[in-house]
Amino acid sequence: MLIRIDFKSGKPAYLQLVDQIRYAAASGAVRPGEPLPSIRPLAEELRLNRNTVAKAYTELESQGVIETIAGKGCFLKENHSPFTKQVRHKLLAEEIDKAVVASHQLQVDAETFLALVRERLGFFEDKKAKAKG
Amino acid sequence: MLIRIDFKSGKPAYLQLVDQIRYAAASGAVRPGEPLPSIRPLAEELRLNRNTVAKAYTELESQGVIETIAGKGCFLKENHSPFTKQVRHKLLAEEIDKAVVASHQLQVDAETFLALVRERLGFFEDKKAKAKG
DNA sequence: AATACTGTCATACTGTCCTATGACAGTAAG
DNA sequence: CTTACTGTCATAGGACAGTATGACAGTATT
Repeated sequence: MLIRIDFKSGKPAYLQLVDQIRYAAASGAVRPGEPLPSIRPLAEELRLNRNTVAKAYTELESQGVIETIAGKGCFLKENHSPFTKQVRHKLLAEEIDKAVVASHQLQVDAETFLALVRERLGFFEDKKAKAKG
Repeated sequence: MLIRIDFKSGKPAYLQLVDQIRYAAASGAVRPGEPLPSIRPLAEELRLNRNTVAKAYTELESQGVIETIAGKGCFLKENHSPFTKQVRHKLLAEEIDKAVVASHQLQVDAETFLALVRERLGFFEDKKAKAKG
């Protein structure tokens, strides 16, 4: 799992970490049950404070992405969203709407948009398959 | 154009405004060249400070969504993104990736995801068509 | 038990965000 | 020119976000 923090991006370091770990989980770079880098070494590697990394992990735990066991470490959780299918679809639709609104402003027509979505889906599927093999 | 500010959402009022106006633009509720509600009346209606609304408008102008003429008002801009097609696609891909990552955590498979995307695209197209007619 | 790891919490400092007030400037109509 | 509307800017205060330090607690190995 390769992580890069961009200090001049303006985006908080701990949120960059959260995003990148979610991304890693979605692309199979980390698999359920596997341990994540422990807080102190990761903080040192990224030149972050321990508590900045800890904050990212806390956030990930509250999102249900990881499980943390004091004294042992943090582990990627099995993917079990606590929501009903209906709620999950609603949450996802909101995320999709953001992209649709963006496509309007970026003058990308519906067909091209759909093609792009397929491409990105394929990209992630590919990564997952490679991580597995 | 119906706007609702949720004061307990935690999300800053001015950003809620930005999102909703972008949404309105994408769904055809406001059309290029049309004036937006002027700052003071809108602020009063939404129980916001004038400058909170002004900040939203400033943000929208910097995003290229609206054009503001001091003394006259704010108007929805014709949609001309300043970026090359390649850059626009890259920006959009980033937005799409967020949704793809979300779909992974929400346990929505690729096929269902695509169906949802089509549905949301259709929803916006529909609104645009109705606003036109 | 001692050591060396793990994560956790309380606290504090710093900077930025968000919002609000008041004064200002451009435009249009009477 | 006056009035009444537009948006703009400077400023300020309160809250919160982001990060940092030090002390603490659980787990595993020796």
